[in-house]
Amino acid sequence: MPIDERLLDVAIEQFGRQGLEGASTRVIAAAARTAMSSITYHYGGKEGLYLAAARRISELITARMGARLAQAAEPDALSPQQAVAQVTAFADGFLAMMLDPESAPWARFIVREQMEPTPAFEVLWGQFMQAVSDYLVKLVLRAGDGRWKLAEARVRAVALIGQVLVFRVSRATALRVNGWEAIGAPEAAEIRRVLHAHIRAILTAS
Amino acid sequence: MPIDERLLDVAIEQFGRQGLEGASTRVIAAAARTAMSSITYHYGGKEGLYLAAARRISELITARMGARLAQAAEPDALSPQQAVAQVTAFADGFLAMMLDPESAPWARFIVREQMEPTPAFEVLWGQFMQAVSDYLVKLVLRAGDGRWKLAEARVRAVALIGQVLVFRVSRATALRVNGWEAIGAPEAAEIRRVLHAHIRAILTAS
DNA sequence: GTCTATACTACGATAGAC
DNA sequence: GTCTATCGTAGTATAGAC
Repeated sequence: MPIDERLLDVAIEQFGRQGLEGASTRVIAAAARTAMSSITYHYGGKEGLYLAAARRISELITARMGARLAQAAEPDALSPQQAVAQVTAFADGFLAMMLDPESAPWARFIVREQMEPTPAFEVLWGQFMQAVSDYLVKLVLRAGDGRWKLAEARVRAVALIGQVLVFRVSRATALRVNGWEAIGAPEAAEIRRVLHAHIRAILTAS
Repeated sequence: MPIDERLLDVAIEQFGRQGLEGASTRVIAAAARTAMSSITYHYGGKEGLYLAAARRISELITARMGARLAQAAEPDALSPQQAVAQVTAFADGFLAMMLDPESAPWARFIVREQMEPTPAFEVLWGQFMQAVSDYLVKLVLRAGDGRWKLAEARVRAVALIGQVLVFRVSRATALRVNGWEAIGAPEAAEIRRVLHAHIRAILTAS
Protein backbone atom coordinates (compact mmCIF):
# COMPACT_ATOMS: atom_id res chain seq x y z
CA MET A 1 0.00 0.00 0.00
CA PRO A 2 1.54 3.32 -1.08
CA ILE A 3 2.30 6.01 1.42
CA ASP A 4 -0.48 8.36 0.40
CA GLU A 5 -3.12 5.65 0.94
CA ARG A 6 -1.64 4.65 4.28
CA LEU A 7 -1.76 8.30 5.28
CA LEU A 8 -5.45 8.51 4.34
CA ASP A 9 -6.36 5.44 6.36
CA VAL A 10 -4.61 6.72 9.44
CA ALA A 11 -5.97 10.22 8.87
CA ILE A 12 -9.59 9.03 8.89
CA GLU A 13 -8.94 7.19 12.12
CA GLN A 14 -7.13 10.06 13.81
CA PHE A 15 -9.26 12.95 12.53
CA GLY A 16 -12.36 10.96 13.44
CA ARG A 17 -11.18 10.56 17.00
CA GLN A 18 -9.50 13.90 17.60
CA GLY A 19 -10.88 16.27 15.02
CA LEU A 20 -8.97 18.54 12.66
CA GLU A 21 -7.27 20.51 15.42
CA GLY A 22 -6.87 17.72 17.93
CA ALA A 23 -5.17 15.22 15.66
CA SER A 24 -1.44 15.50 15.23
CA THR A 25 0.39 15.22 11.94
CA ARG A 26 3.31 13.76 13.86
CA VAL A 27 1.16 10.90 15.12
CA ILE A 28 -0.49 10.40 11.74
CA ALA A 29 2.84 10.28 9.93
CA ALA A 30 4.34 7.90 12.50
CA ALA A 31 1.36 5.52 12.32
CA ALA A 32 1.62 5.57 8.53
CA ARG A 33 5.33 4.79 8.94
CA THR A 34 6.51 7.86 7.07
CA ALA A 35 7.85 11.35 7.72
CA MET A 36 5.70 14.31 8.65
CA SER A 37 6.78 16.12 5.53
CA SER A 38 5.05 13.44 3.40
CA ILE A 39 1.78 15.05 4.43
CA THR A 40 2.93 18.37 3.04
CA TYR A 41 4.19 16.71 -0.11
CA HIS A 42 1.06 14.65 -0.89
CA TYR A 43 -1.72 16.82 0.49
CA GLY A 44 -0.23 20.26 0.99
CA GLY A 45 -0.63 20.14 4.75
CA LYS A 46 -2.95 19.13 7.53
CA GLU A 47 -6.08 20.72 6.08
CA GLY A 48 -5.49 19.20 2.68
CA LEU A 49 -5.18 15.79 4.30
CA TYR A 50 -8.43 16.42 6.17
CA LEU A 51 -10.34 17.21 2.98
CA ALA A 52 -8.80 14.21 1.26
CA ALA A 53 -10.00 12.05 4.16
CA ALA A 54 -13.55 13.37 3.62
CA ARG A 55 -13.34 12.45 -0.07
CA ARG A 56 -12.03 8.99 0.81
CA ILE A 57 -14.87 8.40 3.25
CA SER A 58 -17.35 9.42 0.57
CA GLU A 59 -15.78 6.90 -1.81
CA LEU A 60 -15.95 4.10 0.73
CA ILE A 61 -19.58 4.78 1.55
CA THR A 62 -20.54 5.15 -2.09
CA ALA A 63 -18.90 1.81 -2.75
CA ARG A 64 -21.12 0.22 -0.11
CA MET A 65 -24.37 2.04 -0.81
CA GLY A 66 -23.89 2.73 -4.50
CA ALA A 67 -24.93 -0.76 -5.61
CA ARG A 68 -28.28 -0.42 -3.86
CA LEU A 69 -28.92 3.07 -5.20
CA ALA A 70 -27.96 2.10 -8.73
CA GLN A 71 -29.98 -1.12 -8.94
CA ALA A 72 -32.97 0.41 -7.16
CA ALA A 73 -36.02 0.92 -9.31
CA GLU A 74 -37.17 4.50 -9.79
CA PRO A 75 -39.23 5.12 -6.66
CA ASP A 76 -42.02 6.72 -8.70
CA ALA A 77 -42.65 3.42 -10.47
CA LEU A 78 -43.20 1.48 -7.25
CA SER A 79 -46.41 0.59 -5.50
CA PRO A 80 -46.71 1.94 -1.96
CA GLN A 81 -46.14 -1.58 -0.61
CA GLN A 82 -43.02 -1.96 -2.72
CA ALA A 83 -41.78 1.41 -1.49
CA VAL A 84 -42.18 0.27 2.13
CA ALA A 85 -40.18 -2.84 1.29
CA GLN A 86 -37.48 -0.68 -0.29
CA VAL A 87 -37.28 1.56 2.75
CA THR A 88 -36.92 -1.53 4.90
CA ALA A 89 -34.16 -2.87 2.68
CA PHE A 90 -32.42 0.50 2.79
CA ALA A 91 -32.65 0.56 6.59
CA ASP A 92 -31.16 -2.95 6.75
CA GLY A 93 -28.24 -1.91 4.57
CA PHE A 94 -27.70 1.30 6.47
CA LEU A 95 -27.92 -0.50 9.81
CA ALA A 96 -25.41 -3.12 8.68
CA MET A 97 -23.01 -0.31 7.86
CA MET A 98 -23.63 1.43 11.20
CA LEU A 99 -23.00 -1.83 13.09
CA ASP A 100 -19.93 -2.81 11.09
CA PRO A 101 -16.86 -2.02 13.20
CA GLU A 102 -15.17 -0.58 10.14
CA SER A 103 -17.76 2.19 9.99
CA ALA A 104 -16.76 3.53 13.40
CA PRO A 105 -13.96 5.79 12.13
CA TRP A 106 -16.11 7.17 9.29
CA ALA A 107 -18.98 7.73 11.67
CA ARG A 108 -16.82 9.63 14.11
CA PHE A 109 -15.54 11.83 11.29
CA ILE A 110 -19.02 12.50 9.91
CA VAL A 111 -20.63 13.20 13.28
CA ARG A 112 -17.92 15.72 14.01
CA GLU A 113 -18.72 17.44 10.73
CA GLN A 114 -22.41 17.45 11.58
CA MET A 115 -21.94 19.20 14.88
CA GLU A 116 -19.06 21.47 13.88
CA PRO A 117 -19.16 21.72 10.09
CA THR A 118 -16.01 22.65 8.19
CA PRO A 119 -15.55 22.89 4.42
CA ALA A 120 -15.31 19.08 4.49
CA PHE A 121 -19.06 18.89 5.09
CA GLU A 122 -19.64 20.20 1.58
CA VAL A 123 -17.60 17.29 0.28
CA LEU A 124 -19.61 14.72 2.25
CA TRP A 125 -22.95 16.26 1.29
CA GLY A 126 -22.11 16.59 -2.39
CA GLN A 127 -20.43 13.20 -2.74
CA PHE A 128 -23.10 10.94 -1.22
CA MET A 129 -25.43 12.41 1.39
CA GLN A 130 -27.57 14.35 -1.04
CA ALA A 131 -28.12 11.38 -3.34
CA VAL A 132 -28.97 9.07 -0.44
CA SER A 133 -31.42 11.50 1.12
CA ASP A 134 -33.09 12.25 -2.21
CA TYR A 135 -33.59 8.53 -2.74
CA LEU A 136 -35.03 7.98 0.73
CA VAL A 137 -37.39 10.96 0.55
CA LYS A 138 -38.75 9.71 -2.77
CA LEU A 139 -39.37 6.27 -1.27
CA VAL A 140 -41.16 7.78 1.71
CA LEU A 141 -43.31 9.94 -0.56
CA ARG A 142 -44.25 6.91 -2.61
CA ALA A 143 -44.96 4.82 0.49
CA GLY A 144 -47.26 7.59 1.69
CA ASP A 145 -49.17 7.35 -1.60
CA GLY A 146 -50.08 11.01 -1.64
CA ARG A 147 -50.89 11.30 2.06
CA TRP A 148 -47.85 13.51 2.72
CA LYS A 149 -46.51 16.67 1.18
CA LEU A 150 -42.85 16.84 0.23
CA ALA A 151 -41.96 18.84 3.36
CA GLU A 152 -43.53 16.25 5.65
CA ALA A 153 -41.91 13.35 3.81
CA ARG A 154 -38.51 14.98 4.31
CA VAL A 155 -38.98 15.27 8.06
CA ARG A 156 -40.23 11.69 8.18
CA ALA A 157 -37.17 10.51 6.29
CA VAL A 158 -34.84 12.27 8.72
CA ALA A 159 -36.64 10.72 11.69
CA LEU A 160 -36.37 7.30 10.05
CA ILE A 161 -32.64 7.75 9.61
CA GLY A 162 -32.38 8.73 13.25
CA GLN A 163 -33.73 5.37 14.37
CA VAL A 164 -30.83 3.65 12.64
CA LEU A 165 -28.18 6.25 13.36
CA VAL A 166 -28.76 6.15 17.11
CA PHE A 167 -27.23 2.67 17.29
CA ARG A 168 -23.95 4.08 15.98
CA VAL A 169 -23.93 7.60 17.39
CA SER A 170 -25.25 6.73 20.84
CA ARG A 171 -23.66 3.32 20.91
CA ALA A 172 -22.46 3.65 24.49
CA THR A 173 -25.96 4.46 25.71
CA ALA A 174 -27.61 1.82 23.55
CA LEU A 175 -25.36 -0.81 25.10
CA ARG A 176 -26.11 0.34 28.64
CA VAL A 177 -29.86 0.60 28.14
CA ASN A 178 -30.05 -2.90 26.71
CA GLY A 179 -27.52 -4.42 29.05
CA TRP A 180 -25.46 -5.59 26.07
CA GLU A 181 -21.71 -6.11 26.03
CA ALA A 182 -21.54 -5.50 22.31
CA ILE A 183 -23.80 -5.55 19.26
CA GLY A 184 -23.27 -8.98 17.71
CA ALA A 185 -25.48 -11.05 15.44
CA PRO A 186 -28.35 -11.71 17.90
CA GLU A 187 -28.50 -8.07 18.99
CA ALA A 188 -28.44 -6.92 15.37
CA ALA A 189 -31.33 -9.27 14.60
CA GLU A 190 -33.34 -7.82 17.48
CA ILE A 191 -32.67 -4.28 16.22
CA ARG A 192 -33.73 -5.25 12.71
CA ARG A 193 -36.97 -6.76 14.00
CA VAL A 194 -37.81 -3.56 15.82
CA LEU A 195 -36.86 -1.30 12.93
CA HIS A 196 -38.96 -3.36 10.51
CA ALA A 197 -41.95 -3.07 12.82
CA HIS A 198 -41.42 0.66 13.25
CA ILE A 199 -41.03 1.33 9.54
CA ARG A 200 -44.14 -0.63 8.69
CA ALA A 201 -46.10 1.11 11.44
CA ILE A 202 -44.92 4.57 10.43
CA LEU A 203 -45.33 4.23 6.70
CA THR A 204 -48.63 2.32 6.61
CA ALA A 205 -50.52 3.98 9.46
CA SER A 206 -53.65 5.76 8.45
CA MET B 1 -20.36 34.85 38.83
CA PRO B 2 -17.39 33.33 40.64
CA ILE B 3 -14.34 32.15 38.78
CA ASP B 4 -14.96 28.44 39.21
CA GLU B 5 -18.44 28.73 37.65
CA ARG B 6 -17.16 30.86 34.80
CA LEU B 7 -14.50 28.22 34.19
CA LEU B 8 -17.15 25.48 34.06
CA ASP B 9 -19.29 27.36 31.56
CA VAL B 10 -16.37 27.98 29.26
CA ALA B 11 -15.11 24.42 29.75
CA ILE B 12 -18.40 22.88 28.60
CA GLU B 13 -18.28 25.05 25.50
CA GLN B 14 -14.63 24.34 24.71
CA PHE B 15 -14.52 20.65 25.62
CA GLY B 16 -17.73 20.14 23.66
CA ARG B 17 -16.19 21.65 20.56
CA GLN B 18 -12.63 20.39 20.82
CA GLY B 19 -12.71 17.42 23.14
CA LEU B 20 -10.53 16.78 26.16
CA GLU B 21 -7.27 16.80 24.23
CA GLY B 22 -8.20 19.40 21.65
CA ALA B 23 -9.34 22.11 24.02
CA SER B 24 -6.70 24.35 25.52
CA THR B 25 -6.50 25.42 29.15
CA ARG B 26 -5.00 28.70 27.97
CA VAL B 27 -8.07 29.47 25.88
CA ILE B 28 -10.45 28.31 28.61
CA ALA B 29 -8.74 30.41 31.25
CA ALA B 30 -8.60 33.46 28.99
CA ALA B 31 -12.29 33.19 28.07
CA ALA B 32 -13.13 32.88 31.76
CA ARG B 33 -10.99 35.99 32.33
CA THR B 34 -8.65 34.30 34.78
CA ALA B 35 -5.21 32.73 34.94
CA MET B 36 -4.43 29.24 33.72
CA SER B 37 -3.35 28.23 37.18
CA SER B 38 -6.90 28.79 38.47
CA ILE B 39 -7.79 25.55 36.71
CA THR B 40 -5.18 23.71 38.72
CA TYR B 41 -6.31 25.39 41.90
CA HIS B 42 -10.05 24.72 41.52
CA TYR B 43 -10.11 21.44 39.65
CA GLY B 44 -6.64 19.97 39.96
CA GLY B 45 -5.92 20.25 36.26
CA LYS B 46 -7.43 19.77 32.82
CA GLU B 47 -8.90 16.33 33.49
CA GLY B 48 -10.48 17.44 36.73
CA LEU B 49 -12.11 20.32 34.91
CA TYR B 50 -13.39 17.92 32.27
CA LEU B 51 -15.06 15.67 34.85
CA ALA B 52 -16.50 18.71 36.61
CA ALA B 53 -17.95 19.82 33.27
CA ALA B 54 -19.65 16.42 32.93
CA ARG B 55 -21.16 16.79 36.40
CA ARG B 56 -22.32 20.32 35.57
CA ILE B 57 -23.99 19.13 32.36
CA SER B 58 -25.77 16.42 34.33
CA GLU B 59 -27.04 19.03 36.77
CA LEU B 60 -28.31 21.28 33.99
CA ILE B 61 -30.12 18.45 32.23
CA THR B 62 -31.56 17.11 35.47
CA ALA B 63 -32.86 20.60 36.20
CA ARG B 64 -34.68 20.58 32.87
CA MET B 65 -35.91 16.98 32.82
CA GLY B 66 -36.16 16.38 36.55
CA ALA B 67 -39.49 18.14 36.92
CA ARG B 68 -41.07 15.88 34.34
CA LEU B 69 -39.59 12.72 35.82
CA ALA B 70 -40.57 13.69 39.36
CA GLN B 71 -44.15 14.71 38.61
CA ALA B 72 -44.72 11.80 36.25
CA ALA B 73 -47.06 9.15 37.53
CA GLU B 74 -45.59 5.70 38.04
CA PRO B 75 -45.73 4.24 34.53
CA ASP B 76 -47.17 0.98 35.85
CA ALA B 77 -50.31 2.79 37.01
CA LEU B 78 -51.07 4.23 33.56
CA SER B 79 -53.39 2.94 30.90
CA PRO B 80 -51.70 2.14 27.59
CA GLN B 81 -53.28 5.26 26.08
CA GLN B 82 -51.97 7.37 28.92
CA ALA B 83 -48.53 5.83 28.47
CA VAL B 84 -48.55 6.82 24.79
CA ALA B 85 -49.46 10.36 25.81
CA GLN B 86 -46.59 10.38 28.32
CA VAL B 87 -44.10 9.19 25.71
CA THR B 88 -45.32 11.96 23.42
CA ALA B 89 -44.93 14.53 26.18
CA PHE B 90 -41.45 13.20 26.93
CA ALA B 91 -40.49 13.43 23.25
CA ASP B 92 -41.75 17.03 23.13
CA GLY B 93 -39.67 17.97 26.16
CA PHE B 94 -36.62 16.17 24.84
CA LEU B 95 -37.03 17.73 21.40
CA ALA B 96 -37.36 21.21 22.91
CA MET B 97 -34.06 20.63 24.67
CA MET B 98 -32.40 19.30 21.50
CA LEU B 99 -33.59 22.34 19.52
CA ASP B 100 -32.71 24.89 22.19
CA PRO B 101 -29.47 26.60 21.16
CA GLU B 102 -28.23 26.33 24.72
CA SER B 103 -28.21 22.54 24.42
CA ALA B 104 -25.68 22.59 21.60
CA PRO B 105 -22.59 22.67 23.86
CA TRP B 106 -23.95 19.90 26.11
CA ALA B 107 -24.90 17.84 23.11
CA ARG B 108 -21.44 18.15 21.60
CA PHE B 109 -19.90 17.07 24.88
CA ILE B 110 -22.23 14.10 25.29
CA VAL B 111 -21.94 12.89 21.71
CA ARG B 112 -18.17 12.93 22.04
CA GLU B 113 -18.48 10.77 25.14
CA GLN B 114 -20.78 8.38 23.29
CA MET B 115 -18.35 7.80 20.47
CA GLU B 116 -15.15 7.95 22.47
CA PRO B 117 -16.10 7.26 26.09
CA THR B 118 -13.85 8.48 28.88
CA PRO B 119 -14.44 8.19 32.63
CA ALA B 120 -16.81 11.15 32.22
CA PHE B 121 -19.32 8.84 30.55
CA GLU B 122 -19.85 7.08 33.88
CA VAL B 123 -20.76 10.44 35.37
CA LEU B 124 -23.31 11.21 32.65
CA TRP B 125 -24.83 7.74 32.79
CA GLY B 126 -25.07 7.63 36.56
CA GLN B 127 -26.29 11.19 37.00
CA PHE B 128 -29.19 11.25 34.55
CA MET B 129 -29.09 8.90 31.56
CA GLN B 130 -29.95 5.78 33.48
CA ALA B 131 -32.96 7.35 35.19
CA VAL B 132 -34.27 8.81 31.93
CA SER B 133 -33.90 5.57 30.02
CA ASP B 134 -35.50 3.53 32.81
CA TYR B 135 -38.46 5.87 32.76
CA LEU B 136 -38.85 5.73 29.00
CA VAL B 137 -38.55 1.94 28.82
CA LYS B 138 -41.27 1.58 31.46
CA LEU B 139 -43.54 3.89 29.48
CA VAL B 140 -42.93 1.92 26.30
CA LEU B 141 -43.63 -1.36 28.10
CA ARG B 142 -46.87 0.05 29.45
CA ALA B 143 -47.87 1.44 26.06
CA GLY B 144 -47.28 -2.00 24.58
CA ASP B 145 -49.71 -3.46 27.15
CA GLY B 146 -47.93 -6.79 27.33
CA ARG B 147 -47.26 -7.10 23.61
CA TRP B 148 -43.50 -6.66 24.08
CA LYS B 149 -40.90 -8.27 26.28
CA LEU B 150 -38.51 -6.06 28.23
CA ALA B 151 -35.69 -6.60 25.73
CA GLU B 152 -37.84 -5.48 22.82
CA ALA B 153 -39.17 -2.46 24.71
CA ARG B 154 -35.60 -1.35 25.38
CA VAL B 155 -34.66 -1.46 21.70
CA ARG B 156 -37.87 0.36 20.82
CA ALA B 157 -37.07 3.06 23.37
CA VAL B 158 -33.61 3.58 21.90
CA ALA B 159 -35.05 3.86 18.40
CA LEU B 160 -37.60 6.38 19.65
CA ILE B 161 -34.85 8.47 21.18
CA GLY B 162 -33.00 8.33 17.89
CA GLN B 163 -35.85 10.03 16.08
CA VAL B 164 -35.48 13.05 18.34
CA LEU B 165 -31.71 12.97 18.69
CA VAL B 166 -31.13 13.08 14.96
CA PHE B 167 -32.32 16.68 14.83
CA ARG B 168 -29.49 17.68 17.15
CA VAL B 169 -26.74 15.24 16.21
CA SER B 170 -27.26 15.39 12.46
CA ARG B 171 -28.40 18.98 12.46
CA ALA B 172 -26.35 19.94 9.42
CA THR B 173 -27.88 17.14 7.34
CA ALA B 174 -31.39 17.75 8.66
CA LEU B 175 -31.15 21.36 7.53
CA ARG B 176 -29.90 20.40 4.07
CA VAL B 177 -32.45 17.66 3.52
CA ASN B 178 -35.32 19.96 4.43
CA GLY B 179 -33.93 23.02 2.75
CA TRP B 180 -34.13 24.93 6.03
CA GLU B 181 -31.89 27.80 7.07
CA ALA B 182 -32.42 27.06 10.74
CA ILE B 183 -34.88 25.25 12.99
CA GLY B 184 -37.22 27.96 14.24
CA ALA B 185 -40.77 27.78 15.54
CA PRO B 186 -42.48 26.62 12.33
CA GLU B 187 -39.87 23.96 11.65
CA ALA B 188 -40.08 22.74 15.24
CA ALA B 189 -43.86 22.48 14.90
CA GLU B 190 -43.46 20.39 11.75
CA ILE B 191 -41.02 18.08 13.53
CA ARG B 192 -43.38 17.69 16.48
CA ARG B 193 -46.26 16.81 14.15
CA VAL B 194 -44.21 14.08 12.54
CA LEU B 195 -42.85 12.73 15.82
CA HIS B 196 -46.36 12.57 17.31
CA ALA B 197 -47.59 10.63 14.31
CA HIS B 198 -44.61 8.28 14.45
CA ILE B 199 -44.95 7.63 18.17
CA ARG B 200 -48.65 6.90 17.88
CA ALA B 201 -48.06 4.62 14.91
CA ILE B 202 -45.22 2.74 16.58
CA LEU B 203 -46.79 2.30 19.99
CA THR B 204 -50.34 1.50 18.93
CA ALA B 205 -49.75 -0.66 15.86
CA SER B 206 -51.02 -4.16 16.12
C1' DG C 1 -7.47 32.70 46.12
C1' DT C 2 -5.47 34.73 42.21
C1' DC C 3 -1.84 36.22 39.79
C1' DT C 4 2.98 36.21 36.91
C1' DA C 5 6.88 33.79 35.34
C1' DT C 6 8.88 29.85 33.70
C1' DA C 7 10.10 24.87 32.70
C1' DC C 8 9.33 21.50 29.55
C1' DT C 9 6.98 19.13 25.91
C1' DA C 10 4.60 18.85 21.52
C1' DC C 11 2.71 21.17 17.62
C1' DG C 12 2.80 22.31 12.07
C1' DA C 13 5.61 23.91 8.47
C1' DT C 14 9.58 24.00 5.78
C1' DA C 15 14.42 23.89 4.01
C1' DG C 16 17.53 20.99 2.11
C1' DA C 17 20.14 16.35 1.66
C1' DC C 18 19.70 12.31 -1.08
C1' DG D 1 9.44 11.03 -3.46
C1' DT D 2 11.10 10.50 1.08
C1' DC D 3 13.93 11.60 4.60
C1' DT D 4 16.30 14.52 8.76
C1' DA D 5 16.91 18.80 11.05
C1' DT D 6 15.23 22.91 12.72
C1' DC D 7 12.30 27.12 13.49
C1' DG D 8 8.68 29.49 15.81
C1' DT D 9 4.48 28.79 18.29
C1' DA D 10 1.43 26.91 21.69
C1' DG D 11 0.43 23.30 24.94
C1' DT D 12 0.11 21.86 30.50
C1' DA D 13 1.89 22.17 34.87
C1' DT D 14 4.00 24.35 38.64
C1' DA D 15 6.67 27.43 41.71
C1' DG D 16 6.26 31.40 44.14
C1' DA D 17 4.83 36.51 44.80
C1' DC D 18 1.07 38.94 46.82
